[in-house]
Amino acid sequence: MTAPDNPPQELRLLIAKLRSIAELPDSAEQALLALPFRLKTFAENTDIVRQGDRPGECAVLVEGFACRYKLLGEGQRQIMSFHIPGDMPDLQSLHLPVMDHSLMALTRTKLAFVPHLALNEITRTYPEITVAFWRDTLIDAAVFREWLAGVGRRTAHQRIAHVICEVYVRMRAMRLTENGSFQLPVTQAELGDSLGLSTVHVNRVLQDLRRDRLISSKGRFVVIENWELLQAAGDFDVSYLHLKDVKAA
Amino acid sequence: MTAPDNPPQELRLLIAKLRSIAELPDSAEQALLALPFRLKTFAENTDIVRQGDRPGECAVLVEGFACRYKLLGEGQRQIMSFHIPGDMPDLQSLHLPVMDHSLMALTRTKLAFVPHLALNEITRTYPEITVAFWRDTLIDAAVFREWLAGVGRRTAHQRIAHVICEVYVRMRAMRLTENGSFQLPVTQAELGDSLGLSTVHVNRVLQDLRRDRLISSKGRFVVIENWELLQAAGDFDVSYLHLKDVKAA
DNA sequence: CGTGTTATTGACCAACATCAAACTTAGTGG
DNA sequence: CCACTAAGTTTGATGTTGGTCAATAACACG
Repeated sequence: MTAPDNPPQELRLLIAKLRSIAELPDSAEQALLALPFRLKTFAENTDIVRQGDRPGECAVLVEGFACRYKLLGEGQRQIMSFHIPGDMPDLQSLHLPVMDHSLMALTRTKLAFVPHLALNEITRTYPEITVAFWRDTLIDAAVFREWLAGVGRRTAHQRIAHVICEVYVRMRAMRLTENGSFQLPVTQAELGDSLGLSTVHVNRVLQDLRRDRLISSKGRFVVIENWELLQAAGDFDVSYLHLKDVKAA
Repeated sequence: MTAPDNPPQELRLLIAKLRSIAELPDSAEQALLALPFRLKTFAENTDIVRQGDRPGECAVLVEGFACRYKLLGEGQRQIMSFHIPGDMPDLQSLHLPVMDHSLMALTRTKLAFVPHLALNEITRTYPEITVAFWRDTLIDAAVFREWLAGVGRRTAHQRIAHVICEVYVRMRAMRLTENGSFQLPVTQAELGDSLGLSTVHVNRVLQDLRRDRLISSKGRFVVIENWELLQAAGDFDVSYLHLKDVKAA
């Protein structure tokens, strides 16, 4: 457990994230920085929390990429969300004790674990923080809704374009993009599992998107070549992300 | 705006609902019953709140069925959830001011609208109520996740069996079932829009389920003929509903 | 009883899945 | 620095679930 005398950089990320979705007075910021946490690193492709677990702390993603997923009856997998630095991917465990899905590292990943106790305490003292956290979980739900709409009603091309737009916008809000290019360390199999598609089909659609100059990609880097067209192709409308300042960057 | 001197039956439903998912001390119950609200009735197939709206109150469903849905680019519709009496289908508007989807009455519907002001006030005073509300929105998200998994990875048969199981269990928790039979006032087109299927296919799958004696249905009534098999057919596991007492009824 | 909505049926079709193999790339250890 | 390996990507051939279109039958309601 850290006694944060010198500035804990790790939690500044959390503050940046919360600031991107809610108002936070300075007093709340101080309280957040004083939160106890312990850092932990996970290798690529390892579970951080598992379906059925009853975690006693919430994770703040500090470095790397993660995803939440469910395993279904026939050994199939559905990825429910991708997570980037600043996210608290299992914040819901604060009031939903039993995990109904798993959280996994997509790359080597660093996380700061904050005890539920401390989080409950801070929400009791700072209503603004409660609202910010609550709002974060509500946006989570909004993203699930959007994905549901995509998987339910959009074509493979739309879904893939859409998810690229989403990750791009979220990364940009955290200043993790460089004029149109960003890391997307997700295999085509993982993309498929997130969109309800087969690897083969994901591959073919990605080729189309590259051929049509909507994106280009070298390895895990994606470059948005034509933002307008990509948004149109993905039927993408940012508003479901409920960002405070969409224009940022 | 009602001055609730005599017992407002309408809000007792809300209490029953919250009790099914969280602990509520008696003091909190009193406070909930004192909440101001105004009753409103909606005809079948009319919007209650629309995408883009900024509602100033949250609705408690008192009578009837409702659903949340999104309209997508090409005029397609994705239904995101079904709602039964006791639900607060737009509770998220308390902290997500702009609606990213619409709420619609599936049948003639009665709703109690509680001002955000009063809700914010009550959550400031009663932390247990905050937790109960928050938890309700978290369960909402859990249901979206489950639907996402279904639409992404389950077959048409599984999806349809699954959604029947879900509505059944939720209605049972609210004592709205009679040994295995309950109302499901949803057209096959609506079922399709909730599961990412065409009307025609929904129809054929329903016939299979009836032929195999998993369910039977007369009009808007569904009877569970074989609960074990239906659950198996739908790959259904209640835990994602996070009910306090699953065995109830 | 008529009229509009909902359910059902049949014929045909397309998007996407599956299977299997080959090719690339990124790491790893010698 | 290079061979070796495993993971990931790409390609081709073929199959199937579930979509579309269009017509008919059942209802529900005034």
